Amino acid sequence: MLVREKKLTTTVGPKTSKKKPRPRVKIVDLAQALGLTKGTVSRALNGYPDISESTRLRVRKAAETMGYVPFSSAQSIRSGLSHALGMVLRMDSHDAYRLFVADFLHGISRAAGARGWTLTIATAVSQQDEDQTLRRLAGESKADGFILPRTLVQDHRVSTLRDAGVPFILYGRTDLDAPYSWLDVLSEDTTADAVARLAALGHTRIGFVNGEDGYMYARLRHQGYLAGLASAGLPEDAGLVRRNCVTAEQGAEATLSLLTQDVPPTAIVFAVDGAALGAYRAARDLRLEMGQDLSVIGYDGSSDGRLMTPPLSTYKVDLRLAGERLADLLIDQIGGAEPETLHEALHAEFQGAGSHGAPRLTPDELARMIRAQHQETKGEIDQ
Amino acid sequence: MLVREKKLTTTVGPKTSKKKPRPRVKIVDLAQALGLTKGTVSRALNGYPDISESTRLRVRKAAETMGYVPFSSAQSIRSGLSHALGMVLRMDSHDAYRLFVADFLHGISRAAGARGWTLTIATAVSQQDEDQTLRRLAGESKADGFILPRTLVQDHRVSTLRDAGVPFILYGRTDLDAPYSWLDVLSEDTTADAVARLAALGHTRIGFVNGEDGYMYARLRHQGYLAGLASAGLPEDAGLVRRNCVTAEQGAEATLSLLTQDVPPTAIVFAVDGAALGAYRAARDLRLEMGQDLSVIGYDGSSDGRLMTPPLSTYKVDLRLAGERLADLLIDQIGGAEPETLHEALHAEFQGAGSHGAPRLTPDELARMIRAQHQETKGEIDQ
DNA sequence: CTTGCGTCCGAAACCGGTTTCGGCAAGAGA
DNA sequence: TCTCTTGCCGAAACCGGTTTCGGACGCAAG
Repeated sequence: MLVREKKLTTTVGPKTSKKKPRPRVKIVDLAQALGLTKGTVSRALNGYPDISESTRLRVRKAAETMGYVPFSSAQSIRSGLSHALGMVLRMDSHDAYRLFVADFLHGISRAAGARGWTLTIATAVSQQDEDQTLRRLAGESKADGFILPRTLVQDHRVSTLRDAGVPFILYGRTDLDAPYSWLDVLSEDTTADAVARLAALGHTRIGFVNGEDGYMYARLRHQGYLAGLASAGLPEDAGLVRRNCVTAEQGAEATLSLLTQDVPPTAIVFAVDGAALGAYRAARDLRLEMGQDLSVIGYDGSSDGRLMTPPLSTYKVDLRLAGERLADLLIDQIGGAEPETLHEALHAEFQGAGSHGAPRLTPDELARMIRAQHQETKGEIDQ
Repeated sequence: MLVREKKLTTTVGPKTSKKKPRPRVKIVDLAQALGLTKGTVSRALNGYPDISESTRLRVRKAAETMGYVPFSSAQSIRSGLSHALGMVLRMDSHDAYRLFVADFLHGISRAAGARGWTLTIATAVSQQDEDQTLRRLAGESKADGFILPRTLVQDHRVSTLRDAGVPFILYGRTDLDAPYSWLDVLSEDTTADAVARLAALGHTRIGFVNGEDGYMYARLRHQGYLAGLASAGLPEDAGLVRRNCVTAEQGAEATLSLLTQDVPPTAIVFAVDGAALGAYRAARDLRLEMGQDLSVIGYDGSSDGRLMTPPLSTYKVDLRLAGERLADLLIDQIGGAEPETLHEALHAEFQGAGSHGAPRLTPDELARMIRAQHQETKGEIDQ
């Protein structure tokens, strides 16, 4: 963007005499110091077989002492690779990232760094913004591939990147015929397991509070819930299911709505820990003792659950491991591995705590207790 | 790292016939299509004055329709700039980043993106790790400058980058004679303001629970606390100060320790919201009503404080704005601006809530109340 | 009809690496 | 002793851009 000044000034002295630009040592400097050509030095450094072991050593040592580090942009120009992974974080949607981001980033960063890659991140506040950002980063080759978190059933990012011919890997699965690479926690198994645990404790009416529609995980966890009911021999009941709950407020509302039915559930499985935290407030409002009168199991391993009394029973996901594997798989894919071979499943680990247990009351008894309480406070329960 | 195969195979056919590599349109393609040379096209695109307006328009339009995007690595090779900002996140130390990271990253990313820059992040788990990572990123020119969050009084990163001649900007201040660029929230003013507010409400014994020693903010907030006492005409009392509290557990312990003194404070100022949350637990244990028997004011605007009952009075920092300004200032600095001119102060905004108010009891009355409670439960208070 | 001066663009060097090609010299085989 | 390898390295092209240099052309002044 610099503009030539009508070429009337014969350039005076050295271009810029700013700070201490500390001129980086280049490959020619190294070559000159060694009495070799830069081509030879390059081959020596990159392990070509047509370089004698002795000179290879000489070059390596000189590079070390002179502090030579290849300029990655210059390398990129031939390989076409920037050796950077990309990720766009959505800042609209609920506060998922506050907890999500740190460990996950850590995993990606470690794995990428170990292989000489970096992580470029950007943020977006809408779907359009997100697509634009992806396109920009991909178009300018700021990143050679992308990690796509929080997958939707129909995920626009997939077609965007597929059309652009840019490698990507999903954290989560999506609804797509064509092969694609992904890594996911099998949360449908987790949800089914939660139902099984509760059923084994004697619960017969088990509710389910799901996350946001549109996300693939919501569909899968719902399937898991149904599968869990089926294998426990319990009937399905649409009245026991609530959707679109991710915040504590939404979770509290859903819990109240479930519990103030004629025959309320004695246990509730939550798809998202953030919503499960709301169950505590609802239980308090209804004068129910958590873990006794009402059992709750969450999912996500959010650290907040441990601070509650009683602590939240949940399933913990190793986000750092997930990040590491995602980075590794994506780099493999950029290196030429077939996307169809690159999927991997992780499992969440159950962390039993005090928020669930054997039912102290039958659903009917629970209903009576709640109705009594309800009368007393002239409750202002919505829906 | 590819190894030549003893040069006996005469290369067969096109190199790689992998996927659909979608050959990127280069500047020569554009030039050829226009009947110009690539030099001319480059100058036209970059606003050189020796290009006629008509051809400049032709080139722009053709670039648009053909989807030409300059390959940033190729540009970097001349300018020496990668147009990336860097930041290393420390994953050890307490969970500060879980809340810290999202908005902050958002601000940086937006500001950088608006100027065509990207953000490269990495993580580290120790000081040594952090220095190595900084050096690696700087050495390979993966980033042209760095944002350094969580500044220490004596910050090793400063000397590391200064020695390497790499631009950087601190989020926070540090103890350094030489000029450097920084952006900070004047939290000493904030802390003084908190003391003033409490004093104005009638509190005469005001405690202070500080964050971790070594961080610059801890020193500054302590100074602010003392300044606040001074202008309120209250005496200093070392017994009213606790240090190294950032978690809820540490905050609870410090609160207990402050309150079980002979003449306890009726109000406590916390340097970190995370620790302030612990005051709720301590108050509950001592059967004190928060905001009435005990006043608490925090700092940081952590969203968790709003969920407490009563909500935590605190000061909110606009992390997104901080991130934006940091990115802007750093890019300016990389562009040649003098670091000494690049500092900027932000202010935290008071968010009054229910956790503080006029004192209901005098310190002596409070002490009696606590002692009574203490007897009753045969308390197990540490320190 | 020169000369002079802008305007506008082509040609070529350049940035810092990587990769191909070919040649020299030493050692092996005949 | 004369080839034929083979090992090892220099020379040069190349990657996709940016920037410098100078020349062709048009137009106005002398």
